[in-house]
Amino acid sequence: MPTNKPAAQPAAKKKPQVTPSPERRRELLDTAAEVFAAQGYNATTVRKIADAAGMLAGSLYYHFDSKESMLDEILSAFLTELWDGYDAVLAAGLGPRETIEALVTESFREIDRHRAAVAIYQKESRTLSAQPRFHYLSDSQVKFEKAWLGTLERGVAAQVFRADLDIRLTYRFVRDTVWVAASWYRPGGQHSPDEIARQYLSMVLDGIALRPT
Amino acid sequence: MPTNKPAAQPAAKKKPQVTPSPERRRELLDTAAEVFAAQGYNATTVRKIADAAGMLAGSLYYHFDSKESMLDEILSAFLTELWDGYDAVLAAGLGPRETIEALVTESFREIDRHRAAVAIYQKESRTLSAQPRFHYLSDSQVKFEKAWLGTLERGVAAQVFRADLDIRLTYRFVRDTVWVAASWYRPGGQHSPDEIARQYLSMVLDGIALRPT
DNA sequence: TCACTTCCCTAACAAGTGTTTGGTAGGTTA
DNA sequence: TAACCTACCAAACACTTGTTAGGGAAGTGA
Repeated sequence: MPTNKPAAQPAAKKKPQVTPSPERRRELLDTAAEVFAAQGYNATTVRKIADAAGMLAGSLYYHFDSKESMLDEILSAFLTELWDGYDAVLAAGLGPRETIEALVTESFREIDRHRAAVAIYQKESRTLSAQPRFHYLSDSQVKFEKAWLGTLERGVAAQVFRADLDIRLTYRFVRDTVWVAASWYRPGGQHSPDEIARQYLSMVLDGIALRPT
Repeated sequence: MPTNKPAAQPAAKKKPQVTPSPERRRELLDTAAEVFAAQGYNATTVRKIADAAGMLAGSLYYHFDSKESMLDEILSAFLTELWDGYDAVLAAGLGPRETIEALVTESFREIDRHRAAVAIYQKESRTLSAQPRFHYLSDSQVKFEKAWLGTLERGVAAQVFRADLDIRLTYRFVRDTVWVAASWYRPGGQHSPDEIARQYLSMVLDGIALRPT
């Protein structure tokens, strides 16, 4: 991080006297997210983002106060929407199997809508969550694990899921199978998010081996 | 890439008149791989690598001629070993199901031995393979897909695997479930690579849902 | 017309980047 | 002893990085 930060004047937090339009911000964040996802956060220079947006590097700072802020907004906006969906599912009082099905389906829908943000999250969250500013990533991950692991345990107790598997391994298995899809998924492909979810669930729940009838 | 490269003198490729020991190179590559895996290639400075190795940045250039060369050696060494294992499996003439089982088991063993290299590969291969120098990553990926997809198709034809699934989706499913494990796997954990492979195979082949007997 | 706001540009900055060059301590060989 | 080699250090280099300061063009409202 170059340039010396201005020592944080006491009662004068840096509040620029300008008011960028939220719509333009969203536009810029979307292109920034694409570049971040494609090249990786660290390999992405603000000049590349500016290029993709058709402007010069310095101009970005009219809308955002740092490159890190852009990343922050991208990730937190995504997580907020994600949890809106998840919380709705978890509050619906479904059985374990139905909850898993709903969570997986919801996840693929989020991948469809926030492909770039998901890809960034996957690549960078582990290193970012060490930073205090991105601690909410850890919080989210804990909540995430609680929701999925809890559902799996409920399922084992209800004899809906197999009891002979390491539950933690199962959790990671299900979680990863879903979210890595963001690395190859392209919206507008031949499968809709719901169709992908259906097939994934079929594989995860019943396996890919042919059952002797 | 800073500094102007010396214009590539015609008959004088840069061949230093020194002979670093291969053992020391391996040591340094191992620590470099750890740092790359932990921080990401781009976020890793040569000074960080040197720190981890207990020396100064410039000293690395006695052993390697660039940061990129280190990455190159790490990845190509890993892929060479990986394909040694895979080729042996593929040449064994096993049935489709047994081939998949052997490939998955072999993969987890590779993850156990080359955890850092696998993590780097996962994070960076997509962007790297665009560079001519790392084209072998694409080649490997093509060969990889051919081996796995071919085995799955054989299995469907032999009525060992389900025919009602999109085979391409299945391929990505199996591939991803295996390799993302590198992101959380730590050697010396409570499960051996073979045990993890066993449970993973059980999930992938038979599913996590409890079957009514 | 003037004042004001929004949005971008120009031009620079200081720190950090990968890399090179020349030197040197310590060991081995003759 | 001298010559040589290995493995590192010290110090710089050219360039890139995120960021800032000042300015200006175009539009809006009075």
